[in-house]
Amino acid sequence: MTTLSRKRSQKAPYHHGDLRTAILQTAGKLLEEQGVATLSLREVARSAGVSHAAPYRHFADRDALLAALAGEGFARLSEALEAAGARGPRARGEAYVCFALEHRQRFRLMFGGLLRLDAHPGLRAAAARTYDGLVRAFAPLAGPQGAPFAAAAAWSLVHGLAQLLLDGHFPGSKRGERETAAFVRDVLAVVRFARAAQPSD
Amino acid sequence: MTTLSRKRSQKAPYHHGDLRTAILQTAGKLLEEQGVATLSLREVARSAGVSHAAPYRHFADRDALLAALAGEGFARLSEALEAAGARGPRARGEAYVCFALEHRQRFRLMFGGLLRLDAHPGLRAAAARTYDGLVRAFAPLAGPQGAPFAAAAAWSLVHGLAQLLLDGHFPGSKRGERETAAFVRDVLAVVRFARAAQPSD
DNA sequence: ACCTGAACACCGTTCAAGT
DNA sequence: ACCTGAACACCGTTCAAGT
Repeated sequence: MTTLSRKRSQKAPYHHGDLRTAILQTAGKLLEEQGVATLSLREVARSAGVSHAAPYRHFADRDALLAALAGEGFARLSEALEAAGARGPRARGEAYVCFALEHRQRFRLMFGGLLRLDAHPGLRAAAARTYDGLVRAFAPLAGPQGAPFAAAAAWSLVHGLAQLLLDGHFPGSKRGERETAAFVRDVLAVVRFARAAQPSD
Repeated sequence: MTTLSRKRSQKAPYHHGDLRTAILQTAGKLLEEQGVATLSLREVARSAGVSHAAPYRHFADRDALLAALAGEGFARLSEALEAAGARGPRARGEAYVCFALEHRQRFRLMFGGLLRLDAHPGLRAAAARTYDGLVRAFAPLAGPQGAPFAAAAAWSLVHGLAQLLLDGHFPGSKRGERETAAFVRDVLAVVRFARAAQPSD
C-alpha cells in the first residue's frame, strides 16, 4: 500500500515509513490523555500497531522516549515564547502559562523531575534556550548585571504560577479560560522588577 | 502476647506495634533516596520486614500511601513557613526554597501532579493551609483586596524558584549551599509587590 | 484484627529468530 | 536494517487461609 513500487499488500510490511515519528506522535497523544505515570511503552507500541519490542529500535528505553517527548516540549515552548515575546514581556509571561495549561502533561513531564537533564544530551540544551531567551528579553529592562536575576525571577514567577494553577492550588481556579486568564493578568500585574538588587539584609 | 504478658518471643509476632507508622517512615526514607517513580509498595514492605500484602491493611493502594506522604509534606512545609514567617516575609520565602532543596523528592511528590488533590481527602486541606498562611502574611503589605493576588504572586515566585533550582535550570546552580542561598536572596531582592493592581492593558 | 502465600494481569527489557 | 515472539524478573492488587 505504499506509493510507488508496491500495490495493495495484505499487511503493511514492517512499519508505516517512519516508526520513530509515529511512536513520538502516539506517545504524545497518550501522554496528554493519561499522564506519565501510566504511560507504558507496551501500550504505545500496541497503539502504534507494532510489537512491544519494536520501539527499542528507536529508543534505548522508556526514559529515552520520555526525554524525547520532553525535548519536543522545550522546543515548542521556546517557539511560543519567542512569538509572544514580540508583543512585550507580559505577553511572554502569559504565553508561558498558556503553554502549561494547554499541554498539562507535557509540561509536567518537562518539569516533574522524572528526567535528569544531565542524563539526556540535547535536553539540557533545549531547556537552556528557554532561559537564554528570557535573559535577552530582560536585558533592556533590568540592566546588564541585573538581567540574570530579573530573568530568573520572571521565569520563577510564571513557572510557579503555571504549576500551582495546574495543581488547582488557588481557590476558585476551576473556572473557565476567561477567568483564569484574568487571574493570571492580575497576579502578574502586582509584580515589579527593581532595576538593581539591594543589599539583602 | 503483647508487652505485659509475653517475654522474649523468638520472632516478632505480627508487627512492631504500629505498622502504619513504620511503613510511612520506611517509605519516606526510600522516597528521598530514589524518587517516586521507582518507589514500589513491595520494596517498602520488604524494607519494613512484612509481606508485600501487609501494607494493604493500612493503605488502600499505592496512591493512598503516596498521598499520605504528600500530606505529611504539606504539614511540615506549613510548620516551617509559620516558624520562619515570624522573621518577616523574605525569611518565609527563603524557608520555602530551603524546604524544597532539603526534601527534594518529597517536594516533587507534593507538586509533581501524580496525585490529584481532589482524590485524597485531607490532602487539599493540608495544601490550602499553606496558601492561607501566605494570604495572612501579605494582608498588611498589599491591602485587603490586593492580598490574594500578592500572595499568589509571592507563592508562585518562591515555588517556581524552588522548582527550577531543583531541576538545575539556572546556570551555575551546581554550587554549594552558600552560593545557592545568595542566589535565592538576589533573585527575591529584585522583586517588588505593588500595593494595587493596575489596569491590565 | 492483622498478616501471609499463591495467584493474576501487567510491565520493562533482552535476545534469538525471522523477512 | 527492521521487526517479532518467547522469556525473565519485577510490580500492583486480590483473596483464601492462617494465628
